[in-house]
Parts: sequence; C-alpha cells; structure tokens
Amino acid sequence: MYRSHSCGELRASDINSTVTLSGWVQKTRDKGFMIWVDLRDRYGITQLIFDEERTPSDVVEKAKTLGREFVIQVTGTVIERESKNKNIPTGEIEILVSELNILNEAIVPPFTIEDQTDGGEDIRMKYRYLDIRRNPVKNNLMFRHKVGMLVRNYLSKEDFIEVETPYLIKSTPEGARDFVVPSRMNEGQFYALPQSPQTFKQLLMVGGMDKYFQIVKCFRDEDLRADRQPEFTQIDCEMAFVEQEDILNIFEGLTRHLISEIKGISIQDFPRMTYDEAMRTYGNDKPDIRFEMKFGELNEVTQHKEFKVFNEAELVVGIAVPGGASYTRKEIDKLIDWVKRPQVGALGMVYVKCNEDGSYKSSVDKFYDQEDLAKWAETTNAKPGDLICVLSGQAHKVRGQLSALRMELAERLGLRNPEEFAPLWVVDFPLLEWDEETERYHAMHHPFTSPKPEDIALLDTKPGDVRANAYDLVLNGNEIGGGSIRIHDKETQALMFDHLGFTPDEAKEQFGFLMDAFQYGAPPHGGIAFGFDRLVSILGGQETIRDFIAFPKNNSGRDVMIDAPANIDQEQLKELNIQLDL
RNA sequence: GGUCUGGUAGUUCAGUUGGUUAGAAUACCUGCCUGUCACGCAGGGGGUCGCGGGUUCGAGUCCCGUCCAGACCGCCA
Repeated sequence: MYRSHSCGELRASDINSTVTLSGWVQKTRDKGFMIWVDLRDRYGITQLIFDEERTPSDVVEKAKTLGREFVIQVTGTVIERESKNKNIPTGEIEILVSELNILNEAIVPPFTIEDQTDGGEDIRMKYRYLDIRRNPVKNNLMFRHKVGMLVRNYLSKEDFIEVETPYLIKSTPEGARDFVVPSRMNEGQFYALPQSPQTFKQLLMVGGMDKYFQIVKCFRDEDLRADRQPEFTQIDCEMAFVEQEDILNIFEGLTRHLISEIKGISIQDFPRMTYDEAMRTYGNDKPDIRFEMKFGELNEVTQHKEFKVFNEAELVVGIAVPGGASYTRKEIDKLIDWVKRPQVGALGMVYVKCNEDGSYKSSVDKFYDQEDLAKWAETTNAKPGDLICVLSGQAHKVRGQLSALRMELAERLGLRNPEEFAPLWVVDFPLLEWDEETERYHAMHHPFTSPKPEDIALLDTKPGDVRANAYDLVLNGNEIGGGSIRIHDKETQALMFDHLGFTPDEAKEQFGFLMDAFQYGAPPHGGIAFGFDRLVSILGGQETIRDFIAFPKNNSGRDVMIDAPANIDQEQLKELNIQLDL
C-alpha cells in the first residue's frame, strides 16, 4: 500500500493515528536538529517532521539527502504542531516520520514548482508535466473537468445522448484549411480531420437520434491566437423537430446553469440582439455588454459644415469614454497613435472633451460650435467629464476600428471585470458574405444553414441581404457558441450550393451523401456548437485557453514538449507513396 | 503573409553615450542554526549575452540578416 491518506486530508482529529503518505518533496527545511519536509500530491501539502530525538537516526540521515521533487513514501504518526500554520488546511498537524522510502529521485527541475513560479511560458511548456504539478495549472484542469461534467449531466438530463463521430473524414474546400492524413491502403488519397462533426450530426438527425451532443476534438489548420488552438474541443449539439426558439431556450438554460453552478451568479438579463443592431451599436458581432460605451452615429449632426473628412465619410461614429475629459493632450495623442496603428488602421481620430461645466472642447472647434458638439454628446450619450472619440470612413471598417478602441479603453478603465458575466444571443446573421479574394459569396456560418423563409426571394436579387436562421452565443465579448437551423430538404440545399458557386457535380461529389440522406425523410433540425476551451477559460476568468489545456500547442502550432510536428522517415513516406518537394 | 515586443547565469530580469574582470534576485552546492512553513545566517560554483555577418581601437549595447517565443492584423464556412 503506497498511501493510507492523501496529502490534503489529515486534520487535528487524526492526531495519534498512524498513516502512510506518498507524494513529491515540495521543499525541505533543514534546521539541523530538525528537518521539515513539505510533501505534496494532487490534494494538498502535509508537513513531515524528522527530529534528532524522536526519529531513528538512519531515517534522519536519509531525509538529509532529499531534494526537490523526489518521490517518497513515509509512514509515521500524526501529531499536533507546536506552531500551527493557518494558511493551509493541514496546518494544525504534521507527521512524525518513522519510515522513509525514496520511491524515485529527481534531478533539479528547471523552474520552481510553486504557485508563483520563476519559470516563463516557454520553459513551462517544454516541461509541461512539471507545470501541471503547480496549483494554477492543476486547478485549471480540475476546473475544466468540473465544467465538462456539468455540461454532460445537464444535457443527459435533457435527454441528449453522446455519440462519437469519426475523426478520419473527407476534406472539403469550404471554410478553414483541413489537416489531412494520407491513407496507406488507398494510395494517393487522403482523409481530413474534422473542422467540426457538422455533417455527421445532421446525419444522426436523419438517423432519428433526436437530441445529440458530443464533447469532441475539432481541427483547423489556421494561424493561432491566445484563444485559438489547431486542435480544440467543442460541445457539439444537434436537435430534431425544433425551431430556433427551442434551441435558444435549451442552451440559454445550459449557460445559466453553468454560471450559477460555477460562479454562484444568477443571470438576470439574457438579451437577444440582431446582428444588425450589434454591428450598429457595438461595431462587432460579439459585443461585450458588461459596459455601455455604445456607438452614436453622427452623420446627421456633422454634415453641412466645412469639415470635409466627415462630409465625405460613409459613416461618422463616436463613443463616450467615461471620465476621459481629464486626459491630457499627450494621453489623447497616444490614443490617436493607438488607433492609427496598422492593426487598427484608423486614419485619425476626432475628440471632444465634455467639460464638467457643460462646455465642450474639441479638436475640430474650427468647424463645429458648442451647439453642434452638444448634439454629438447627446447622440453618444456623453456626460460631463467624458471624452467623445469619433472615427469616420467606410462603414464596415470604421465599425471595426471603433470597436477595437472601445474594447481597449474598457480594458484600460477596468470595465472588463472577469467576475461579471453578461451573456446574450446575437441572431439573424446574414446568410452570405462577399469574399473579395475569390469574388463570390461564402456561407457566413456554413453551407447547411437555412435562410429565413421570408428572405429567400432576395437570394437572386440581393444575396448579401438574406438573413439566416443563425445565432451566436456571446459571453463577455467572446463568441462561445454558434449554430443554426439547418436545411433539411434536398431542393433548398441544392439552391444553396448553387448560390455558393458549386456546380451540381461538385455539390454531389462533396456532399452527395448528405443530399442523398435528405431524400429519406430528414426531420427539421438545428443545433449549436460551443467552444469548450473558450467557455472554460472565460468561466475561469481568463482569456488564454492554453492555460486550460493539458498539453497545448504554441503560437506556431508546435508542441514544444514532444517537438511536433516532425519529419517522418523515408520508409513511411515510401509506404504512403508520398514524395516531398522541398 | 504582415505589424509590434522580447531573447543576457538553471530560472526571472537589470545592464547608462559603445569603454575595467557582465550584475541582482531566486534556484543549486557546502557549513551553521532547538519549531520551520517565502525559515534565517555564512560561504561557494554557475555566462557561446539566441545564431551569423558588419561598423569600430573597442559591441551585451549600433547596423544588416536569420532563428526562436509572445501579442495582434490577415486567416479562422
């Protein structure tokens, strides 16, 4: 028996019992006459004591050889500490060791295994198994498990069943780049790893599986971000015989349940906002509504003056920054530089200081009088003491730029409180999106998304105006879920493929199996998929999903621990009949 | 593909206008220490300043290239 107890459970009530513990040496404190060892496992830390008078001398000698991260097993008596430590749960007791067994020695770790480690990101990723011994990472993994269990239990209770779908599937040109896997038995052919189990879950609906979910790995070969990994986990769901409203209600329920179980917060408002409104008032299809700073469109109140920049702009739009009137000229100049960075891309910024005495001071006083500026303040909902920041230009671009500014300022002003949760649905997404590069329309969500029936007529005349039965779940400015009511008949699906520029042959080759299935009685259906890593990290109060993944990839898609991807040997290539042209 | 930031001891970092033998903290090693728990005290070892080239009497410092890491833009149906 390696242990009778964990290192986190012994208390004063256990005093005098004989116990056996196993774990890692966190730290030794050798006072000469006495040695203390902090013994750590997943459950906590228990202090061991070796003492000249009470411990056999050979055991004391052995204890002197212990180094950090040695794996040891000890047997001893639980005793009351002479000086207690209120900071840890086991702080009232210690183990007077009578037997010490060194199970495995350890070389000195490259960084300290402590909550506040001295190791940087890079080295911790390389030795991730050591990083996982640290509380912050360990707790994140346990937190992820907890969220996963809550999701599974909630959905099971709602009659969903978890079905696994294949990882070796077929590449499709739509959407993200696929990771491909060569097939040895089918020479010259490739599988692709799924970007999502989309078509399979729809086929499960045709198969009568009614309510499906899966916590499942998905793969996308695109560049990474703090919240994006090449392999990531989705909570993938699909339901038959439902309308959009049914789906929103079920998953609004799940979201409320998670936030309440994990954070103890009961969500009051769970608004629904159209895509159009989100873009107009927040410049963004995933608005962070924990704070205001709503967009005020200023075209009407800025026209008919001599300021050409605004007169010629498609959109003039501003936000009120709380307390911003006190910014110095230097600070505002830095802000202007910030919006002019290539990442944001604004050409300039006009500002108005709303003074406490009700007067206004702007960078365009030459063109606009106090009465004009009062209208700006009214439109942007600016109060005395605020700073109005105004950008102008092409509507689509300006919204993105002002949205970036809004988020940046909110961050600086501490308005993005990670302990506050503001979920909402964004609905009525456009069905199609014009792609400049390929000069054709793309499905904004995916090609199986159904158009709003009342908009179908617009498909031929104004394809960009057709709205879809598509929705996103947004939490604190992050898209954590997205879904749609799907097309469930062959004709509509063929119509969609046609508008996406597929020839009937191409559609048949790539998605013929789905069109075929639709002929055999496909029920109306729809679903949603949540980014599990993202959901977990936001609930955990962080925006870096890497911290919640046991073995994540780095910025360039590499696993620095196992050093993947890597070359494969000639034999393997030959077997696959693949030649590299490097 | 692009923009920005960084790379100096095991680790995290400092290093002035280009100028002596490149420092600090921590980790590590040795010794001391009668209740430690971020223990304390004394001592010690530890450096290809990412790599390559250039400017210079002299480069950690300046220039060019390159590699690596991180954040962002493009991309992510």
